[in-house]
Formats: sequence, C-alpha cells, structure tokens
Amino acid sequence: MPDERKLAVLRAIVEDFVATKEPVGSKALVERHSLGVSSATIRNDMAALEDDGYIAQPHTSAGRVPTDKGYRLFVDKLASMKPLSVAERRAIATFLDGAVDLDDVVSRTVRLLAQLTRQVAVVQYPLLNRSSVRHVEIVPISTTRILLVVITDTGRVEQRLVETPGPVGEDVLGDLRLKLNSVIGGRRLADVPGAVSDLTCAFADEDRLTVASVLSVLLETLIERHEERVMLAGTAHLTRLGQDFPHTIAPVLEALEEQVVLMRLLGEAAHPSSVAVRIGQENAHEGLSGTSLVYSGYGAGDEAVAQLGVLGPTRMDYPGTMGAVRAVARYVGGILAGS
Amino acid sequence: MPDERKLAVLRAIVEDFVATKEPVGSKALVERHSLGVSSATIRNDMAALEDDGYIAQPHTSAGRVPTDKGYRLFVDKLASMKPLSVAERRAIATFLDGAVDLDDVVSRTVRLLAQLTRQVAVVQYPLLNRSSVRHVEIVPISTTRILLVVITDTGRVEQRLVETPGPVGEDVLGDLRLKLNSVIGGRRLADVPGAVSDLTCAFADEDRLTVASVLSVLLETLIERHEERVMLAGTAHLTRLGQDFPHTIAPVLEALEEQVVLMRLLGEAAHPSSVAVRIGQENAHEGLSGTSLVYSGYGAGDEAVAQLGVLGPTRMDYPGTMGAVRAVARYVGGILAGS
DNA sequence: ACTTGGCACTCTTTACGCCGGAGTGCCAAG
DNA sequence: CTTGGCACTCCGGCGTAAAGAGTGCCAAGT
Repeated sequence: MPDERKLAVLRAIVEDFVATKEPVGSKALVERHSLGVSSATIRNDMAALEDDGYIAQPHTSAGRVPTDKGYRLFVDKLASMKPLSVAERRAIATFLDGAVDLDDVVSRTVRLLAQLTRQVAVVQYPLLNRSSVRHVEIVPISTTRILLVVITDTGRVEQRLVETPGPVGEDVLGDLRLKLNSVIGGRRLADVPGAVSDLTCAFADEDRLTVASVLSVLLETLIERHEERVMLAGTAHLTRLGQDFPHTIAPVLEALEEQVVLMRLLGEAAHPSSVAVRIGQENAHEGLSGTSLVYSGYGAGDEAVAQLGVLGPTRMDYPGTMGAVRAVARYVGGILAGS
Repeated sequence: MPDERKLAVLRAIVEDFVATKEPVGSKALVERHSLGVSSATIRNDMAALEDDGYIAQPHTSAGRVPTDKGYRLFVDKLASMKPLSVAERRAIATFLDGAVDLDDVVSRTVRLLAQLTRQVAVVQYPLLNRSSVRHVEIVPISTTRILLVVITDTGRVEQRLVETPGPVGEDVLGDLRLKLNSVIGGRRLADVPGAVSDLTCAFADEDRLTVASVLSVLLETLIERHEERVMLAGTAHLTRLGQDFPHTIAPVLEALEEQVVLMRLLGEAAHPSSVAVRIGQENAHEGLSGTSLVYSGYGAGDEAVAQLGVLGPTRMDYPGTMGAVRAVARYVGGILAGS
C-alpha cells in the first residue's frame, strides 16, 4: 500500500527516533536524511502514514513517533540485522569459552547478552529432551519425605521433594532405587514413562502407594520441570527506560520476577530457529506493553532446544539488537554441540 | 552524651521523616508529638543534634533529616522491633508451609519477605556444613570432561564440570565412583578432605592425575560452592526509592545482580543469630550508600546456617522491617529443623 | 497529479519574576 | 534552661511572556 518514499520516511523516522528519543519533525528529517524532496512533501507523506496508523504524534503540533504497527513494518520490511563488530565477536568468544558448567554457560550467556545489547537479557535453560537418564538417587529426608534426584547424561540434574502417603522403610527405598536405576538407567527421557509403568507390581501391597507417588513425581519432573527455569540479567538497564516513564518500570520488574510470565513470554510463539520480534502490545502482558522482545531459539545442531532473547523499550535499535541475539544464539549453540 | 529529651526528639524526627518522606521542622514536631516544650526549645535541641551529626538539613532553612549516624543511634538505642499483626503471622504460615523442596523453601521465603516488607528481599541458600554425603555420581560428558554430582542427605545437590588433563576410560571412572562412594558415603562434609586424601594411591600411575583433578574439584565444591548462591525478589519495590532519586536505582540493581556483592553484603559481618542492621555508608559498596540492609541469620536449631534480609532505602521503617525479618527467620528455621 | 514555498495556527517548553510559606537562628526576657 | 518574638533565608508554586518547533492547508509551479 504505502509507496516507496513513504517507506523511506518511516524508516528515517524510526531511526531518528531511536537515536534521539525525541519526536521527529518533517524539517529535521529532510535535513538529516538526504531525501530528495522538501519538508512539505514529507509532511504530506507523514499525514498519510499517520492515517494508516504507522506513526502518531504525542500531541498536536509535535513531531511524529512510530507506533507499534510502525515498528512492526520496520522490522518486517525495512530492517536488516546489523552484523557485529570484530570487538563484539571477540567479546562473545572470550566471554563464553571459559564456561565450566551448564549453569555457567547459561549465566555467562545471559550476562553477555545484557552487556552487549545494554538491555535486559533472558535465557531459558536448555531442555534436553533427547538426553537419557544416567542415575536416579533417592534420599530420605524424614519419615514421610524423600528427595528424588535425577541425573541425565547431558549433565542436567533435577531434584524434587516427594511427600509419601505414609512412613517408608529404608529397605523399600533402597530396593526402589536399585530397580529404578536398572529399569530406566540409560533410557531416553521420553521412554521413561513406558519403562516404569509396571514397576509398582514388583512391590508388596503396602508399599505400592508410596512407590506410585514417587514414580508420578519422577514423571512430572522429567516432563515439566525442564521447561521451567529461566535466568535473567541486566535489569539495571531498565532505568534508562524509566528515565522518561517512571511508572512503566515497576510493572516490568514485577513481570520479570514471575517465572511463569517469562516462560509464557518465550514460549507462546513456536520456537523460531532464527530471530523473531514481539513488539509492544503483541506481548499480551499488561506491564510489558511498552517493551519489545527480541528472541531466538538456540541449541546444538539444527534443533532448537530453548529460547533466549532480550527485552527493551519498543523504541530500541532493532537491527543491532537482532544481530547480537542471533550471534549469541549461534555461538551458544556451537558450545552446546561441542560439549 | 545527648540527654533524654534530645533522644526523644531524634526518635520523633526519624519517625516523622520515615512516615512523611519530608524534612521535618520544629513546629511540626511539637504539634504531632506531644513533647512538653515549645518549638524554640526543640530548635535548640535540633541544633545540638546537628552539631553532633545525627541530623542534617538539605539546605538552609529547611526541616531536618536524619543522617546515617542518626539512624544508627535510632536503631541501637531507640527502636524496638514491632511484632507482626496476626494477619501477617498467618500469611507467613500459609505461605511457607506449602513448600515442597529446599529450592521451594528459599524461593517462597524470599518472595514472602519482599511482600511483607515491601522491599527487596535477599535469602542465602542454607549451607549445611554438618550434613553428610549421600552419593557421588560421575558422568562422562566428553572424552576429557566429566560431570561431578554430589548429593547430601539434607537434600542439597551440587554439580560441577571437571576438565581432565587427558582422556579417561569409562572403567577408571566407574572404579573411582565406587571407591569414592564407599570412602565418603555417609561422611560429614567436613570430614571428606581427610577421607579422600590417600585415595589417589589406589589408582594406576597414568590415572592419578585425572583422579587428583576430580578430587580437587570435589573438595572445592564442598567447601566453597555452598556459600555462593542467593536468591532475591521484590526488585520492583526499588522504584519507590527511585521516585525521588532516579539516579540511585541503577547502581543498586547492578549491585544486586552481582552475586559476589550480595554475598559479601551478607557475609561481611559474623552471622548474627538475631536481627542486625547495616545502614547507608556502612555497606561499603558504592551504589548501596543510600540503602540499608536489615538481616539475620537463620537455621535449624540454635546454629545459624545462612543469612536472610531485606534491602531498602535508609529512610525505612526499621522497627517494622526488623520485626518482619526476625519473624520470617524464625519460621524458616522452624521449617528447616522440622524437615 | 505531484511537489513546493508560504503562512497562520497550535501547543509545548523555558524563562522570569513574584509571592507565600516553612523553617531557622538569635536574642532578650521570664 | 525555656520561651516568645522577630528578622532572614530559601524553596516551591504560579501566571505571564516569549520562543521554538511543528503541523495543516492553500495556492502556485512543474
């Protein structure tokens, strides 16, 4: 619909507004970007863009500001990811190569991303569906509470407390541990449910309830838990956002503290293998209507195992941010594949 | 040094200032608190208090504001912890009793504390020195990388990645795992170093280096790692602080993201068994000079196993906050002792 | 049909001066 | 030692004024 020049105008508006944080007027536009036309022409174009909902003015006779819809068009049609500088690339390498641990990889990644983009970074823990069970450990905590620990061969460790319906003997637990390890040790996580289904039969009647409760928690842990954790960093960068809108920062912080919200944020869309963007209201969470999420799947090889991204004001440098997210996602993928 | 009435005046100033967030003058003081003297007398006292450094005025002919030193005196001599309301007590109980997990206890505690005090809450993971080793698991990740997992009988799980000096055979690892478990299984964490000291001798020469590297990481993990983790919540409450001093919020957020800073914050003082307060500059960290930390040790029984507390503006309700911190610390202690 | 220069209009932002209020410090008297 | 009085200071709010930025529209030009 919008012709060529109008698009150029929109692009210029977005770029200038991102750079200056101030509504941009027709005169400033024609000065800074060498469009071949006069300010009056630009004014006409801007009026048209406003009619179409791509830009808006905060109040009469102020400059124009991109709307969410405007940013969307910009991201979809007008922006290309900006490749990182050499220094940035080197920073990624040196920062990430020292990781000693899965936790460490995630924590370094999230800090790196925050620093690189100067925004809030979010990294989902890799969910390693195709991994298999290395060991199951059962630890009695009290007479009716036991701790269940699952170790996978990819280095993931999950723990979960189980309330048993009644007191359990040490011997039963020991027995259960042996049987569990022999039955599911080495199995793919996905195969575990089938493997343990008839395990309860091997126990005396009075212990079956206990065994069943342990098994149900085990399955729950394997299926759900690995999706639950995210890590974040760079919340201090929100203060820049708060500079102009002090009221918007609190709800964002609140949202970020809710793991659930974060997970939905990353999880709602199908995992993209490359970079995607959720802009403003598209986030479908009250406090996040003034922020954009730039995210990408990452993982070893071709398959995405989790998501990572950054959250910032809708008025952000999309090309740069998208470039950084893509670069980090790829590098982390490489690390996961290599280890 | 300061006589009785001057102390009363200081107390009144602190209370009023905390309540109103505005510098308090002599006239307002004598109106709100039924001191038996006139405003002129108060003025003299205030001048004396100012000479002694307990209060200050933001600018000439404005009301007075307590200094860090003033708050210190208030906390030490004038304040008593305010007991919680019944509703608050019940909130603690219902909130904390549902915990299913050590992680869960910590995460619920920190959220509860944040909500109760309307400030930033910090909870250190319990370090269970007196616990003993339940199981050690060794998982090969690649030819020169193995994952070491330690499970204690208190339900704590630690994992650590080990880079071996060279390739290691599965059999050696299996052997090591067996030997490790038989030697240190059931031992107190503190006893582990002694127990494993001569374990390397049991291996063939070419494997000793590998074994030694694994053992050193193991010891490291047991000694250091359990002190490292903290959890926090309620960062959104910082925005209230930022209302008046927008520039102070960013450094605080930065400090909070640095686990190291947080740990030093809690760790510098000897673990107190009851509530203690660190005010303003006493925190010895740049960005935290405008905040106070109210903290307490907590743990099962008499011995403190970790710390917990809240961070807020120096201008905070100390009696209320201290009461809340004490109550939560005690309740969590009870839970840990009970489970 | 599109572009352009001009112009009037609107609205925000900044500056300035003014005044009121709150609070202090000091003094002299009780 | 306390008290009332008083002069002085300084912040903060308010209204007006001027400046500046930007728009919308129109009529003329290409």
